[in-house]
Amino acid sequence: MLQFSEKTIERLIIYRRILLDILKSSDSNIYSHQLASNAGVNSAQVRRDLMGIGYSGSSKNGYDVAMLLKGISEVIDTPEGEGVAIVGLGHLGRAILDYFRGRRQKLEIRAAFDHDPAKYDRVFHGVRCYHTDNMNQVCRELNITVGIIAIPPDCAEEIAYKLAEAGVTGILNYAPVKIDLPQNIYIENRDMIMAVEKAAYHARQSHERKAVHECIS
Amino acid sequence: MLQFSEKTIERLIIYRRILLDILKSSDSNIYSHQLASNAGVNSAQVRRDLMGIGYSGSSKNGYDVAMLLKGISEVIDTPEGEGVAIVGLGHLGRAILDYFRGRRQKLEIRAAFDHDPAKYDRVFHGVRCYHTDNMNQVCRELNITVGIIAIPPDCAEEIAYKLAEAGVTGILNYAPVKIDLPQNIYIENRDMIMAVEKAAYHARQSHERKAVHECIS
DNA sequence: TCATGTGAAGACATTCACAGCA
DNA sequence: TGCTGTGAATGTCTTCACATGA
Repeated sequence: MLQFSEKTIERLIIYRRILLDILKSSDSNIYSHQLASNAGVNSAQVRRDLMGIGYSGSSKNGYDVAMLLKGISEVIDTPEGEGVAIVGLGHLGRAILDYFRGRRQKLEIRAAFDHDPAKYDRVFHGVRCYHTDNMNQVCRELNITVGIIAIPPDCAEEIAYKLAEAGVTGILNYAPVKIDLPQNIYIENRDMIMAVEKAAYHARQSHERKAVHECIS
Repeated sequence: MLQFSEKTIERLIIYRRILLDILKSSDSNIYSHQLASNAGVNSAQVRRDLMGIGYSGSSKNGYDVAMLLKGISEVIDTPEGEGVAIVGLGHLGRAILDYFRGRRQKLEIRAAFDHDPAKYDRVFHGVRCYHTDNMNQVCRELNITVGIIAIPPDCAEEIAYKLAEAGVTGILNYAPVKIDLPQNIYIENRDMIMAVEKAAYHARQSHERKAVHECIS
């Protein structure tokens, strides 16, 4: 099993999206520098990333878009597809459901969980919502390996443990609280408040840069 | 103006959150290794990050929590505070509004924008929603420098340009589409679908690792 | 003795620059 | 000529390890 770095995986995902667009619209071949400028990276970076997936282009025509897509998908996707569950059908959970609808074939939201009686045992956007207590059983039955935590911070950690017990090995945590899990389980904390704080820091930097420029000129 | 790397800023934000918790609950001093284990990093990393903000601890008592908070906040915050706007009051926009309520003093959501007549000219969670066409005027009046894009991908880019025109210099884009802006404006693309794809990749890796282990043992 | 501050080493990631090929 | 694939150089981030000080 080949190992790709975090950054490389992110870029492969970006490349794939670009290639899917290109496949629909226009050419069947692409050069590293075209892909690079679409993705906002250096062309050597692209070539190095693609080297890793073991598909070679030609110096005449660059890369074959369809073959490249196939190569990237072999790295990123599982042939059988993977099941995803959303925990929490508040605004955030439903937003993710909305964004996701029909966008990826190999990745399917198969269940939602909530403990609100107004939510569970109902179907939202074609996805059935179950009571949180049934997580273990449902996740195993539907073969769910990816969990998205979209609940308030107070019980996020507990839910993460439950997901892990239910066989989930990749978790996305949107609650503004850091969660640690055994190293064999991947968790990405996507703290929305931190993101705003970071953007605010950079916004300020830009303003100060602008002020300095105006001072000089 | 000191420059901090992206990663350092992220960690400073994490440290601050941890320190705020500690300030409330217990001790008034903290050692680098304590802060490190809370943040999930190496203690040398913590000391190096704190070196940068120009506040020194003592080898006897480590760092003074309150002073450290002050030091970090001087780097991250603007004294006057910054204004934030959310574009799009669908599920995602409201989720962010919910998560944010009263969490940060120096960062205030001052406006929302939407073009749905059911949304604009109303108040949500204490935040007034305006028509998207008034963005320029409203942002300038309320001194908004940070924008959050929480709309479907099709018009995300257009909105980003409008925000930039309205004087916003830090943007968070939650739509699953990459947006490029002039380099003086900071934009972070927080693509929710890519995040799931990444988690799915890692979930699969964990499963395969587990399978290998079981095979060996 | 134990923690800080930091030079130096190490690990990783990106980019340059060019050989080789069509 | 203009591309790919890649060694080597550069740049960035993290960690080690130790002098210094209370």
